[in-house]
This record gives sequence, C-alpha cells and structure tokens, in this order.
Amino acid sequence: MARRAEETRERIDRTALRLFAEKGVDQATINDIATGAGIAEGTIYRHYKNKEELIWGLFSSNYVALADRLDRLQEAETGLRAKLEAMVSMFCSLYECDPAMFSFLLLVQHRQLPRVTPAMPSPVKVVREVLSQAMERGEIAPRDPEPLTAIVFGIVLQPAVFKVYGRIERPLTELSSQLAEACWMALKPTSIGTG
Amino acid sequence: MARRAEETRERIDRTALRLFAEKGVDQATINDIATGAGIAEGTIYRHYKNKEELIWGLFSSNYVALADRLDRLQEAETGLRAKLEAMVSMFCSLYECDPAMFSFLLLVQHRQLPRVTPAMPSPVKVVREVLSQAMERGEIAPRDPEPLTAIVFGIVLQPAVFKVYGRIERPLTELSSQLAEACWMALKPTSIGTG
Amino acid sequence: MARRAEETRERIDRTALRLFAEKGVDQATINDIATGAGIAEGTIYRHYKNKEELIWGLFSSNYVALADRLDRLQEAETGLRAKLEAMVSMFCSLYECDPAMFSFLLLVQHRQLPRVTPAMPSPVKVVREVLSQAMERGEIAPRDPEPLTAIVFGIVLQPAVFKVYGRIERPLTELSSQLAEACWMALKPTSIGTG
Amino acid sequence: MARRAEETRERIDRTALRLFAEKGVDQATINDIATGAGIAEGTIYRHYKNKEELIWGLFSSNYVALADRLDRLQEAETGLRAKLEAMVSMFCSLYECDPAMFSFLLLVQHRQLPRVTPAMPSPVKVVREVLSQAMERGEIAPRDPEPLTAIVFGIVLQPAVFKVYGRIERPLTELSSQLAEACWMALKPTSIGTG
DNA sequence: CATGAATGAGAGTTCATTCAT
DNA sequence: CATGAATGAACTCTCATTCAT
Repeated sequence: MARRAEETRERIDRTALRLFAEKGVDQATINDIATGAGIAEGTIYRHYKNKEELIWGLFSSNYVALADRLDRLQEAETGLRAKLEAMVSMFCSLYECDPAMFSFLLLVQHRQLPRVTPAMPSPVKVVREVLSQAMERGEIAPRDPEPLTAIVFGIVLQPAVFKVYGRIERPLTELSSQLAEACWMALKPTSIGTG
Repeated sequence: MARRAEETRERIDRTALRLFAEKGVDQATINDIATGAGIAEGTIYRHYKNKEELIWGLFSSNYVALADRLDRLQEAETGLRAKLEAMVSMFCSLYECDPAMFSFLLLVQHRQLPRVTPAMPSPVKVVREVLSQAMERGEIAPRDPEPLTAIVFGIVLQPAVFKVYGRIERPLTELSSQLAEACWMALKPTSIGTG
Repeated sequence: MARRAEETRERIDRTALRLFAEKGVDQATINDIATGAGIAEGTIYRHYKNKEELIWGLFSSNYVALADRLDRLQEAETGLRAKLEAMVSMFCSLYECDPAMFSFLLLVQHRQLPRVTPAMPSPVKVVREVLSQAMERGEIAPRDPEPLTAIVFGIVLQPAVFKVYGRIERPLTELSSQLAEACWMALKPTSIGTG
Repeated sequence: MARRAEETRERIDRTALRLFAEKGVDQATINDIATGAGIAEGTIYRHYKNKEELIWGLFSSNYVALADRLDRLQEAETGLRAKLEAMVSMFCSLYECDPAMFSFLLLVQHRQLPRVTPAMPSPVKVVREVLSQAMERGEIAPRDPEPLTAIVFGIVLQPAVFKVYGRIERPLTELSSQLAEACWMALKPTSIGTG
C-alpha cells in the first residue's frame, strides 16, 4: 500500500522534472504532469501541497544531492587541479546521464535560490570551499573567493547551456578536460610567483 | 500626434522591461505594465500585437543593440587581449548602468533564443568571430570556437548572476579586468608554443 | 467486534459535531473529521452513506432527543408559567453543558428543517402544544399559536446566539429566570381579564 | 462607460443577493451568479476581488443601511413604546418588500459578524442604545442591556425565520403590532413600581 | 470493519485579449 | 490613438467518494 504511493510519487517526480525542463515551469500544467504520469490531477495534491512545493521538492532534493556528490568527489582528491577535474567531469557526465534534471536545475534556479537556506548543502558552497582551501594551502593567490566561484561555475554551466540550445553538438563529456583546464588557468592568473 | 504615440510606446517599453526583470515575464501581467506606465490596458495592443511580441520586441532590439556595440568595440581594438578587455568592460558597465535590461536579457534568453535567426546580429556571433579571427591570426590555438565562446560568456555572465542574487557585493566594474584576465588565460591553454 | 464499531461511531459523531459547530458544516471536511477522530477517511463511509447523512443523523437524533426532554419536562409541571420555566431552564443549562451541540443545532437548522417530517417529535411542536393547551385552559387568550411559538423561541435562542458571539458574557443559566419571565410577559398581553 | 459598469455591478449585486438567499452562500457558485446576471464569470472579478468580498460587500452595505434606517426611525419617535413600534414595523415591512435581502442577512450574519468593527453602525447597537436611554429616562428598570437587546431581536427575528420556512403564512406586517407589544411587555417585568 | 491511495467533477480565480465608445 | 469594461479559456486546487487490500 505504501509501496504503491511511493511508486506514484516517483512517477510524478519523473514526469514533472521532464515536463518542467521541456516546457518551463509555468508552461507545464498540473494537468500535463498528471496525464504524463498516467494519474489523476488530484493525486498530485496527495503528494505535494501545491505546485510550488512540487517544484521546490524537485529542486531542493536534486540540488542537495548534487552538492553532496560534489563534496564527496573533491574530498577524494588531493590538490585543486585534481579536485576541479573530478567535479567538472561529474558535471559533464551528469548532463549526459540526466539532461532533464540538468536543464531543470538550470531553469528554476532563479526562482528557487531565494528559498535555499544558508544551512543547506549547495554546489556553490562546495566549490567556494574548495577554492578557499586552495588559497590557504597556497595553491592559488588569496582573493575574494566569490568571483572565482562564479568564474568556475560560468565556465562549466555556459557550455551546458550552449549544449541545451544545440550550439554545441559534441557530448559535454568530451569537453570535460578542456573545461577543467580552462578553470585551472582562469584561477591561476595573479598567483604567479605563488606556486 | 505621432509624438504622443512615441512617448506612450517608450513608457510601455521602459515599464515592461523593468517589471519583466523584477518579477519575471510570466509573473508581470499586462495590467501591471499598463498600471505602471499610467495607461490603459488596451493601449498596449495599439503598439504590440500581443504580449509575446512585446517581449520579443524588447529582447530583440536590446539584443541586437548589444551585439552592435560589442562589434564596434572589438573593431576598434587590435589583438585578442585588447578586444576581450573592451568587451568585458562594456558588459560590466552595462550591468551598472542598466541592471534591469541586463537582468531582462539574462532572464528571457531561454525563451527568445529560438526565435533569433542566423542573419541577426548577436553577441554570441560577435564573440565567436573575434575568437575565430584570433585563431586565424595565430593568437590562440585553432580549435572548435563554440566551446571557447561558451567559456567566455560563462566567465562574464555568471558573476553578473551572482551579483543579481547578492552573492557578489562589489560593483561588477571593479571586477572587469579580473574577468578579462580570466578569459584570456582560459583561452590560452593549448596554445603553448603556438604564439 | 460490534463494541469496536460502536466506539468508532461515537468518535465520529463526537468529532463531527464539534467540528461542524466550530467551523460550519461546509467548512469541516470529511478529512478534518477523520483526522480529529483518529481514523481513516474511508471508515466514516462504513457508518454513514455520505456526508449529508452524517449531518442529518447528528441533527435528527439530537433534535428529537431535545424534543423528548422538553416534553417530559413540561409534562411534569402544571400551568404555563411552570412549564415555561422548566423548558427555558433546560435550554440554558443545555447550552452550558454542551455548547457544541447547541451551536450545531442552531447552525444547521436552516438546512435540515426541510427534512423534518410532521411525524417527528420536534421542540417547536412541543412548545406550540404547550401554548395551545394553555389557551384551552384559558391561561392565555386564544390566538394563532404559531407567532407565539416563534416569540418564545426567539426570546430563548437569540440570547444564546449573543452568547456564542461573545456579546453576552455571563452564563446563560444566570439569565434563565429572566428569559422565562420575558416569555411569560410576552405571552400575556391580550390575555387581560383572563387570568 | 462608467454608467455601464455601474449597471453591471447592480446586476451582480441583485443576482448574488437573490441566489445567496435562495441556495446559501456556499451553494451559490460564481458561475450561477454570472449566468443569472447575464455576464461572464470574469466580469464579477472586475467588481469584487473575490467571492468573500462580494459577500462582505453585500452584507456590510445592507447591514449598515439597515442600522441607519433604524436609527432615523427611533430618533423620530419619543418614548420607548413608540420607538419599538417604529422599529418593529420597519423590520416587518422590510421583510415583505425585500425578503431576499432579509434572508440573506439572516443567513450570512454568522459568517460576517466577526468582520463588523465596533465603529460600524449596526442594528444591534441602535437597539441597545434605545434600551439604554429608556433606562436612563426611567422608562424601564436599569439592567444589563445586552440580554434585553437579544430578547428584542429574538422576538422580531424568530417570527421572520418561521415565515421563511412557511410555518407562518400571514404577512409579517400583520403581526407587527403584536410583536411590538410582545417586546414592550418582555422589557417591563422588573420595572414594576418604576414607571 | 478498517484502511488510505486514488479519483475527478467542479469550484474559485487569473489574465491576455477584444471592441464599442 | 486611447480607453476600460467585458470576456472566457485555462489554470490551480479542493474534497466527497470509491475500492482494492
């Protein structure tokens, strides 16, 4: 009985994520999702209080999961270069494995980020921490880590955006090491004489 | 007579741009815009066929204008490094001068990009062309210019996104040269021994 | 077995009566009642065909029980004055003992009265009969008993309504004899020369 | 143009009042009202923010108007007896002239009374004031005016309720003086020796 | 008898758009 | 050109009710 509810919920989640990514959050209606999941509209409201909570539920769980995966990856590596490569590589393969989830996160971050509390794990926090620690270790010059974090995210996310819009045709995984290299170089600049 | 109409249209454009940036395209209603502009709802339909055309009108004009400005800037400079600095600098000061327009373009690109025809001037085309020509001149190693274009855009746009969400507090203009430097370094990697 | 079912039904009745009185019949949902009673929604439908029957069941049983109590009370007294005092006193103490039931009857009478058949015992019939008999005995002048019945009900019920809305703060029981006196006086008018 | 809007609003008000009285506030839908008024559903929302505001608008305006009429009537008379007769008479003829409005007020008072602010004119306040002043003038014995106010309202309203449910067939106007007399007598009791 | 997941009709509400003035 | 009242399709959400377990 609880089994059935769980399966229904998974169907809702999967369908909603796909439709949100395809059509946008406002354009994908509850009816679209219910039809796509093969259930009644009302059933969605047995699992989520309202549409906004459905969006938030999907966002937060995936966002936190992503942060956790990133954190485990970086911890397993030593040195900024290796950490960057691990994280960038994961991002790229994430896109290939689950492009809908990737697009979804990209799409709704603008609306959902304000709800992210400082206590929640977040990919941004993980990357900033990695950079801060690299500064402490003297791998890169000590600076405000925030712009550097933005730069790293930009280098990885924007090619993904290009991929989504068809401007880039090759699999992102093939670009993985190029992007990691770009991050590495972009971070080094004022560190001349530091390493 | 035509003077009055022109003024009305400008009021519509200015108000719509601001509200779209503030609340999002779907959340800002025709009524919001009309009220904000101090006109009647019906009046908007004297100037735009429908809401979608209003969005497209605002997007395309600003998008093309931005491309033109970028193109003029890069033409005035010699060498990739100088061109990058000029373009990045302009982006940063654009954000400071007209953050609403900047946010608007950032926000609606996902919806409007499919309507951009290959014949239209676009910031993406300008940057890609700059990179292609730098390759031809041997300034950077010849590669697929598309990922590099994405990288450059990422390095500039993502800090702007961080700025919008308050993660970065300093004016973007202060980061301008850091970002240009980051672009420059990120583009160099495999060019070792080429220059 | 039957013991358990009986207890469940009592829980349903008690919870439903309370919630109907608190929130209103339309505002209290089947889910509210089930949750409040600590049972599943479906269980309610093992005891009542549907919500309307639940309301009717609660109304009719309490309405008839009230009529029976009134009737027994008036029968035990001799003379209109004593009968009125007994009935009014009971109404007032009923409010103090079970305000939820009182409010419930007050609230749903508008919807349920049409279902009351002439054969059913009803407080209105009891009071009207008491007045009719008082006329036959010559205690009050013979008149259409219906308006008089309304007057007696008004004198008792409206203070209860005021009590429900907090306009009257003292316990109704303290007003009991004042209300009985008011009924008595209101009934006498044209009986001058009769007593 | 404003003329048309005004006429539409009057149609909404008239239709809504009638349907609310006939079917109840929860049972009468926005669609019912729109259809009954010969307009589109959306039009109602140009005149009222939502259904609750429509109900409140109808209630408060009629409630206040009723209070004002009562107050003018009682001011025109001298002495409690005459004031009561004037007010009761008005109530009764109000029922005959506009039974829908009467039923509506009777029906929704339970839901709307909590929104009535102490500053608003209200029939209850008018009657209580009349009674208080009669006490000051020594016409009736000084007592807590609240229960007496309830008694007066009960004597007048309950016959109206009986009328609505068909228990009383004669026009209320014919009962007017009987009800006023009943009020008068019900108020006198403990005043023996005072007049 | 009890459960609780699922249902789906129907409610209130929004809002881009039209059109007579 | 400008108005603003009216529109109605489309949406989100509620909730009494059913039924397999």
